[in-house]
Amino acid sequence: MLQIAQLRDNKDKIVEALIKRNFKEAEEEVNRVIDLDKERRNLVQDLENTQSESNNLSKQIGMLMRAGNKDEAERVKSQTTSLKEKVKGLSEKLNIVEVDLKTELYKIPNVPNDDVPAGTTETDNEVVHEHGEAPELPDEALPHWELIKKYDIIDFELGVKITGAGFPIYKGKGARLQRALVNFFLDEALNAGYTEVQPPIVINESSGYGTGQLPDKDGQMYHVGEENFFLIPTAEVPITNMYRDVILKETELPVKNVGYTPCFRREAGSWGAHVRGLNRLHQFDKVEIVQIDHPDNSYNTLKAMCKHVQGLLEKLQLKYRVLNLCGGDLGFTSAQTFDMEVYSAAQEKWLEVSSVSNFETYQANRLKLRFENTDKKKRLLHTLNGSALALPRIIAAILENNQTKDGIIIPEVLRPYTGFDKID
RNA sequence: AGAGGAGUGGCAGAGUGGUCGAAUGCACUGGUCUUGAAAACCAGCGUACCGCGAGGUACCGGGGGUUCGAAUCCCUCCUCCUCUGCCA
Repeated sequence: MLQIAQLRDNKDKIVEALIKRNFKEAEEEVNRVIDLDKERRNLVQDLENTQSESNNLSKQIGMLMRAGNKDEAERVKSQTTSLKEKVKGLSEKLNIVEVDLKTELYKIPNVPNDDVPAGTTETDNEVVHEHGEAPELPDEALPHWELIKKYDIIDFELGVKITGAGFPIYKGKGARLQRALVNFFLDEALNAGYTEVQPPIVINESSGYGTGQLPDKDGQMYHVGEENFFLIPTAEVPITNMYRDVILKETELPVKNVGYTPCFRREAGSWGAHVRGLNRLHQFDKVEIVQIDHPDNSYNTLKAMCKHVQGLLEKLQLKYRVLNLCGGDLGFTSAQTFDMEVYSAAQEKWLEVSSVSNFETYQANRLKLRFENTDKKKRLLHTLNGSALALPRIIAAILENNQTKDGIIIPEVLRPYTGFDKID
């Protein structure tokens, strides 16, 4: 959620930046917010003046009662009725305006950073870095959805029986490979100074609003009707919400947390041939890194988080590239996002395995996440997060890129974690 | 899940219809005293919103209600504690 004061002060600049991310109604939407805010402030003034008047009369009544002057008290009482009605009317109006204002404000996405390239679709994303060589595959190289059957390590059909499409069952070395990767990713994050947390994987409504999944993405989350909970689409939600309504000391920055959780996404409407096998699932595992940092330092942090993710890919010896997402491809709440894509030799395409973003104050404003500097001034913090990493596509890439006639070779760094060096 | 009790400022804890944004203690900040520290003493010490400002308004777990007036009364939800039941 953008700050209204910002919208008031830098309207033109913000509108211009929003257009870069293809938000066509930027100007009218911003104007609507500014108008509603003005209306709101007028109502607040009016209401508070009336309340003040009414409070004064009530105090008088109290004093008259104590003095035993009942008749005079009754007389003053009669004056309050009209004020009471006025207060009621004004606060009802104010309520409506405040709800409208919030609704409109929720419709405005975050303002992209200056370095975000213009563009409308993923083809406009800017490749900022590329690393590694594509592997040479044997002649009968298979895509991962064939390999998992061949070696019986991930079973989609069985998952259908238990739950439905997109909920695979990992078996034997498949399960162990996944567990090994999770542990490897967590250990790498610990070495980089992150604190490990295990958050709940169901969240309440307030948390959904806090990080911006609600109200615009509620169709993408699984809903637990009985309790009005949601299954998390990413660990970002519970981990960032730990800091909802929190005021940190400047000396506590940066806050660095890492968590491994399953993630659940309904992916309504995005099923199809291009998302075969492990490329898109309803439930998948992910290790997520989350940082909260000083506004002056958050872009250094963003860079460092990207470097961390790149380091993981390099250790796994996967060919990858880094994209600076263009305005049109940027997530709703993000100010700048770098995507890491791994090259899948068998599918001959790039698979997104990580998305590292700086949300600046957009989430912090909803979360009321602030810090207090030495002169006791409170300011909103910047929040950042990134996958480090999402498991299924990494597994897909490892299976495909490391396949040989004699089986799938496990990357060296993983062998202490898997306890085996080959899937055959 | 059932029965009972409780939720007040950073913490502890008073307050059961008006002068309560809220006693008191601790903690914290500044000052006096001291070579320095401690102690003692004095002063300050919540958040948000509106306003150029003076100032105003709201907030005593959340929401709603009664009343001229609510921390205080009523309804509802949440959380915690005790007992009973159930269960990884």
